[in-house]
Amino acid sequence: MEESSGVHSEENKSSMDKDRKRRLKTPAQVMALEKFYDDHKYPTEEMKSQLSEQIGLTEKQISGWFCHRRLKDKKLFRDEACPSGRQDHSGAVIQDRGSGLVQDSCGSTKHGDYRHIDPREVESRRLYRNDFPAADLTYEHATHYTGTVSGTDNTSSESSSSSQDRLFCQTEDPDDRENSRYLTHNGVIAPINATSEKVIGYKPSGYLKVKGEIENAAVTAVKRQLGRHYREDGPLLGVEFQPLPPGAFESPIRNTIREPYYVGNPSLPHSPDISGPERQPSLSNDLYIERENCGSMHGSDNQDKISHPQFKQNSTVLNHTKPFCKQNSFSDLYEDSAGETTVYSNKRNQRMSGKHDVEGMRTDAIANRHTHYDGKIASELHDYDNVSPNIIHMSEKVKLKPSILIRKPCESVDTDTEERGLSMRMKKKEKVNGKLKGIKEYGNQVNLKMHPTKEMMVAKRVRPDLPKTGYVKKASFTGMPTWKHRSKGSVMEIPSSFSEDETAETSSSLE
DNA sequence: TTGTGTTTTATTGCCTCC
DNA sequence: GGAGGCAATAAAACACAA
Repeated sequence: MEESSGVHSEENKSSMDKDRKRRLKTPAQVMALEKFYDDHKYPTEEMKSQLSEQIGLTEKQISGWFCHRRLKDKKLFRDEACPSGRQDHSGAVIQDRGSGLVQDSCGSTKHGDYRHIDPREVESRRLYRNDFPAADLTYEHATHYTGTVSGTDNTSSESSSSSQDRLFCQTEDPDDRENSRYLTHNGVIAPINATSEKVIGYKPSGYLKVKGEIENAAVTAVKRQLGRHYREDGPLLGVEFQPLPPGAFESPIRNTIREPYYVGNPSLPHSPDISGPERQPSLSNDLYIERENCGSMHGSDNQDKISHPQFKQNSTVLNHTKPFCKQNSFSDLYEDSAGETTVYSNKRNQRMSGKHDVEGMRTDAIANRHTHYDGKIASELHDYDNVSPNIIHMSEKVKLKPSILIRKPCESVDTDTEERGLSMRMKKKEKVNGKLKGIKEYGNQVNLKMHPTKEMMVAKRVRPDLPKTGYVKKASFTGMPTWKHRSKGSVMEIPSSFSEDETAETSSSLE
């Protein structure tokens, strides 16, 4: 039994055909698939092909997996959203896209009326998003949760996963954002501020609204961003206010807008504002933590980025290619794999990884995230030891991508026909924008900043009693196959056999 | 250890679109 | 007609309780 999980992957490709027996995909494979799925619900033929190469599965398997994955999402959404359709998460999901569409009759038909999300929109976002300057993209990370701040309903199906990932790796310097701008798909340059996300349509997914802590973080982030446009003495740049009458305000009002500044200020570990919910360190906190961790883990490298915007421009990608503050390289990640209880070390763990690395991860991605960074990164990282280093190479872009992801309830499929049609169109679109854009970009993207959630390992199977929320499901899997080279047919960085025991071997190879 | 329930994977059939 | 996708189904793998 043991071998089935860890070893089967080796023969996955080779023996899969001859051996009809069902074989579980390795956690690494699953993560890669999930990650890819986050950005491409409907991968093109080429994508599948490359992906199959990457993870050592057949295209058929890939297709099947994606198919089932979509069904899974759909089913989950149906189960959750249909009953009442009023649950927090479901409701959020429903309005997630802000398309103004309401949830249809719950559970109606196979056409997934759950939402009216236009896959094209989603895909297109990804597409044009890919074109965004990295810096811009990075900015997005911080703005994902700002939807609530702006007071607008988030309608974007921003996947919690993606956003979470982004949150994770917010090593970008806030200063960057100052100059960063969003390029809309129309080519319009949207100023970076709270409204920018509107332009792009990226808003925190609905469920985020329920995440008070996150909101808090989002608020902080927005403030920080907005703060860029504020002068030291208050008014927005370019806006002159008449001087207040003397004593107009007895007690000095703290300019919350400027707080963000403080947040970014290395000198201050925590903005007073962000100290909110303990459980959910604010975004800013994350930044700090990350910074701290990065600093401790990787020297001043990260700090440099943070403190020096100029670096950001050049290293935007790098920033993201260094999940977890550069991640310490995969070797580090896998370092402990041998000694630690790896996923493959025991059946249960394996299962866990299979499930929780992927899904469990989602469950508490946000909640747990903070703890991950909280000085436990190193220890927690090896939870992913089963992940192929290749995969771990997490492409930053992925994170940056607008993960449309929230497919869960929010993104589930529209109508079959519609979706299909859209799918086709999406494909075309992708081709237009650069065929393998998505997949190629993944090449750079494997970021293992996946939430090394220990909880995942600890987490048990999701029980019915546990709220299975769509958004939960959508947690991100950061593990992604690495398409080292973005050029088509480029040599993958992935070891010849991804399916091989990803743990020790691959890790060592990386080193 | 066994039984039960859940999840995941594989297969098949049908439908839609080009 | 072929390709791609969805849904249904079966079966394996696994988790958990008794």
